[in-house]
Amino acid sequence: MAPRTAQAGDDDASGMPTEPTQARRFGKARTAQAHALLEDYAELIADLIATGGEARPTDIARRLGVSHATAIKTIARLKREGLATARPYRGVFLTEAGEALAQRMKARHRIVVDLLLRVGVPAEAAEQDAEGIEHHVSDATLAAFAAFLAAKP
Amino acid sequence: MAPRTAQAGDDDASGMPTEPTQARRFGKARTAQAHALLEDYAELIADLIATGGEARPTDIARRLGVSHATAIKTIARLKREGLATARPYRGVFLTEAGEALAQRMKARHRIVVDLLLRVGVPAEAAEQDAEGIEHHVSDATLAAFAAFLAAKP
DNA sequence: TCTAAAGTGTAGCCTGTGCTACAAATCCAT
DNA sequence: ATGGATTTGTAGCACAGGCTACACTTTAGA
Repeated sequence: MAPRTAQAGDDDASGMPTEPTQARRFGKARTAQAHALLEDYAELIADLIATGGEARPTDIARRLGVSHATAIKTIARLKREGLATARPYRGVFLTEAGEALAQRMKARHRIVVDLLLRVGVPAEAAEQDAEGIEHHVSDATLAAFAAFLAAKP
Repeated sequence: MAPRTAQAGDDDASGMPTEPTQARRFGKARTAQAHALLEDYAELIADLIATGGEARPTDIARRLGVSHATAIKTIARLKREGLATARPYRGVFLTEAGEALAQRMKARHRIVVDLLLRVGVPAEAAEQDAEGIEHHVSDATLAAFAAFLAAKP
């Protein structure tokens, strides 16, 4: 095994992460958070289209518990980011990128909920907490969750 | 002109939460997120004071990876919320409420990291993801995590 | 000591995400 | 077919949380 110098993830003797490491972690958490809302919208729009044939701003707003104005403003951001399209008064649609994001989030959500249930979290808390947790689960962590679930069925 | 198909609110049997339930979940996730930054600051300030005797805005900023101006602005918010006090050019201190919050977050962080490690998440990913996840772990979920860790040592 | 570097604080700007209020478009029932 | 209800869209506000730029205080070294 090659000797290793300090690198990402190293904590010092007191258990505290090194300064640049911690800064990077917080930065990534901020980035994850910045995308959380778009992920929620994409997933919800996909669900609405799948179950009802269309996704209307008012439906989206009701589901998310925000005003329709807020929903419309965020839909505009989805469009700017290339995740959705919308024709005035005719509903919202996902682009390929938006659809892919929605499917990723849907799978992620299910795995997170299943993992929480598996370790003994009550169902209601699992659903609630997964809503916030899923946006912070990296691919590595998701893979570990999936492996854990597969290993102990 | 597409005929109107299903109306809003027609939640089906396909496993989707009812509309008010989902709205409440999203709302709680938003609330949790709104407190996340204050929690991070409180925990970090407690760590800095514990290990270095004082918490300076510039140190806080470096640790979090933001500009010192941003840190100072957030410290002002901590003061408004009754979590911290500060004397100009003399560092930041936690109130009792702030100290209690910091200790809660510290314990929460450790349990989340341990849980992630226990289910097989790589150490680096566990530390990174815990930074975002910990703010969305409810008391019920935290208790379940602790029980899981205690049950299978 | 006294000046330069470092740290601290303030001001002003941007974006994101929420809101209410109002205007325009669409839908539906009479 | 048309008018009222609903939906959609727009405008404007607030606040959080980023930033840079600049001014002031403290600290430390020559």
